[in-house]
Amino acid sequence: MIDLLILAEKASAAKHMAKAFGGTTGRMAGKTYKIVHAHGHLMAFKDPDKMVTTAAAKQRYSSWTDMQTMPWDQADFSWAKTYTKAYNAYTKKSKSTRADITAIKAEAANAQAILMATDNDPSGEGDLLGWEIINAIKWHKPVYRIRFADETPKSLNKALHQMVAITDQFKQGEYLKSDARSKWDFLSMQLTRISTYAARQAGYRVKVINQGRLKSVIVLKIWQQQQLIDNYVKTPYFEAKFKDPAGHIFARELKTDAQKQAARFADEKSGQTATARYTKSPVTNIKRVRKTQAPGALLDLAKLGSLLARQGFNPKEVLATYQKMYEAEIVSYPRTEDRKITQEQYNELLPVVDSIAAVIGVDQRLLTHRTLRSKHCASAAAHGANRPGIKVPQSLTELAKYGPSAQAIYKTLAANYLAILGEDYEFDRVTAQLQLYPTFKTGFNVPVKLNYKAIFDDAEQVLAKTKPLSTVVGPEAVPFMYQGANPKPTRPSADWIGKFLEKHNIGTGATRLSVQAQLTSGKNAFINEKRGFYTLTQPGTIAAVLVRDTWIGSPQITKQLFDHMDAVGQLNESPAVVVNSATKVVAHDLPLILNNSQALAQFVGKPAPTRTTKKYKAKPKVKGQYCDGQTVEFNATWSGHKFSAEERRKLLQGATITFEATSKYGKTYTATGALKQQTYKGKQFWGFKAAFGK
DNA sequence: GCAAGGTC
Repeated sequence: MIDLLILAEKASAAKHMAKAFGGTTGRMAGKTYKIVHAHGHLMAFKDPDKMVTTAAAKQRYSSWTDMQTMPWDQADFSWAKTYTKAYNAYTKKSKSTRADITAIKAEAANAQAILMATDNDPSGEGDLLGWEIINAIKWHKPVYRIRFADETPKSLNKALHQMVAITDQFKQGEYLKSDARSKWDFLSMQLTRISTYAARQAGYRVKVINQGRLKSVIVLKIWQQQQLIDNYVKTPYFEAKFKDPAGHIFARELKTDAQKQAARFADEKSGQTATARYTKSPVTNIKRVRKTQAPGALLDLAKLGSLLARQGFNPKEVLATYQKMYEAEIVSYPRTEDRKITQEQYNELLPVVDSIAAVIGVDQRLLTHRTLRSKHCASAAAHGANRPGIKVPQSLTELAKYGPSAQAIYKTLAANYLAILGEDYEFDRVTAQLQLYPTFKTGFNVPVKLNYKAIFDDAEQVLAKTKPLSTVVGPEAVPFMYQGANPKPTRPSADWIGKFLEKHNIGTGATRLSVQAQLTSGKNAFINEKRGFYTLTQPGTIAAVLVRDTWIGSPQITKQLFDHMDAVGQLNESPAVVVNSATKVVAHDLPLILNNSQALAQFVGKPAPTRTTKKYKAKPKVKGQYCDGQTVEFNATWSGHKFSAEERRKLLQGATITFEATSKYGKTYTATGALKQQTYKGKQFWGFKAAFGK
C-alpha cells in the first residue's frame, strides 16, 4: 500500500515530477508515492442518443432532419461519459483509452489517496479531466490537489507543500466551470445538424456543415471580410502636403471624419486649388529624442504558425513537426496558453542560451541582458511561452528529420527567445514642423543601436523595401498635391484570424491553431490556405452564409460564456444557468439558419442539379395487406421481373411463387421465393426474397 | 456525420 497515487496530465509532466521527487515511486515529505499519468482527457460524453433511455428519446436525439426535435432538453441527458479513441501518430492507429483507465484503476487499488496533479489551466480543464478519471475508476477515497506554477523541480516541490483536500467535486469551482463549458459546447452540436439540414433543404449536396463558437466565428469573419473586399470601391482623394529636399512628408494629422472632409478633395481640380494656396515654408522646431524599446512578447503556437505560414508552411504540418520536436525535448510544450515565462523557467534555460545562439547563428555578444524583464515574467506559467528546450541540437541540419518546417520552427522560436536576452532597441525620434503652417508635421525614427532587433525583429514584415531617407530634415519644404485613396480591406490570413480570436479571447492557444488546421484540411475543408492567406471553399461559404446574424457566429457568445463560467468558478452562479444558455442560442439561431438558407443561391450559386442515376431513382411500389393483417409496401419489380396482379395477390397471401428473372448481366434464370420482412443497412423493409439454391 | 477542450 502506498500513501499517494500522483495523477499527472501527460507523460512529460510525469517525467518532470519523477525528476523533482526523486523517481516514479518513492518517499517524499514522509509519504510513499507513485506517479501515473493520463494523456489529456481519457473520457468524453457519449453520443446524444446514448445519453437517454426511452426509445422515443433515442429517436429524437439521433435525428439530423427533424427540426421539431430541437432545441434539445438537457434535462433528458444523463451526461454519461465513455472511453475515447486516442490517435497515435506513429502507429497511425486509434486505440481506446479503456486500457489507460484500467491501468490507473489497478494502481489506485494500492493507494490510500489520489493526488490530482493535472495542469492548472485557467479554464479548469485539468480539474475536469482529473475528475473524469477519478469518477471512471469509481474512486471514493480521499482526493488531494496540487497546483504548480511550472514544471521545474523547485516549483513542483513547492506545490507539494501546498496540497489541499478536494474530496467533493461538486463544490469545486474549477471543475464546475469546465464541466459547464463542456456541456455548453456539446449542446452546440445541434447547430451543425441544423446547418447541414438547411443546406440540403436548399438543394446543396453537402457533407456536414460544421458550426461551433470557434468554427462559425472564423468562417463568418472570413466571409464578411471577403464581402468587404469584393464590394471595395477605390475612392481617390487629393490633399495638400509638403515635402523637403530629402523627401520627408509634412502633413496635417487628420483624426476625425470632419477633419478629413475639410482637407481631402474628391476631384483633382479642387485638390490643386487647395494646394496652390500654400507656399514654400522653412522647417522649424526640429527635435531629436533618444528612445528605447524592449523586446516584444514571446510566441505562442498560433503566432508561430502565422509567422511560418509566410514562409509557406501550413498549420497542420507545423503542429505535427513541433510535436515531434517537443517529444525530443528540443522545444518546449506546444499547447501552452502562456506568452510569458516564470523566473524558474528563465533560470533553467540560461546556461544553454549561448549554445542556442551558436546553432542559429546569432552573435553571442548580443546576449548581455541576463535578467528577466517584468514584461516577460509571470508568477505562474504552467508550461511557459513556446521557446527552445534545454536540449540543444548540434546543428540546424540535424533537425530536418522532424519535418519540413523543423529548421524554420527552431530558428524562429530560438531567435524570438534570445531577443529577450538582448538590450533594448535604441532609436532617435525625429520630429519637425513648418514655420508658416505649424499644423503640418513630420516624424520618423532613426535606428541608433539595433540590439535585440539584430536577433529577432518583430516588426520585420512592416518594413518597406524602399531605401531609407536621409535623416537630415529641411531646411525648407514645398507644397505638393498628394493623391491617396481609402484603404483596401486586408486579405484574410492566418495571422489576421489569430489576432481576431485572441482579441475576443475565443479558443485557447492550442485550439486556435488546431481548429484552423482542421478547417483548412480534408475533403470537406471550409478554407483554402495559400501562404497564410485564406479564401472560403464552397462548403465554407455555405457555413458562413447560414450563420449570418446568428449568435453562434458572434464573438460575443464566447465572451458571455466565459463571463458566466467565471461566476460558476466563484460559486456565484449555478452551472445549469450556463448550460441553459446554449439551449437559448440554439432556439434563437435555428429559425435564422433555416431562413439564411434562402440566401445561399445568391452567394454560392445555384446548387448542382440532383443526379438521376439508377441508384437514386425511386422504384415503383406495390401496397397491400399481408396475410397477418398489417399493411406492407414492396417493390413492384424484382430482378427485371414485374409482378403480375396474380403474383402480387399470392405474395400478400404469404405464398411462394416462381417466375423468370433477368440478372443484371442480361441472363435469364428461374427464381423461387416469397414476400419477407428484411433488413438492409439497419433499416427494415418488405420485399421479395428468393430462396436460392432450389 | 455533430463542439471544444485536452492529449499524442
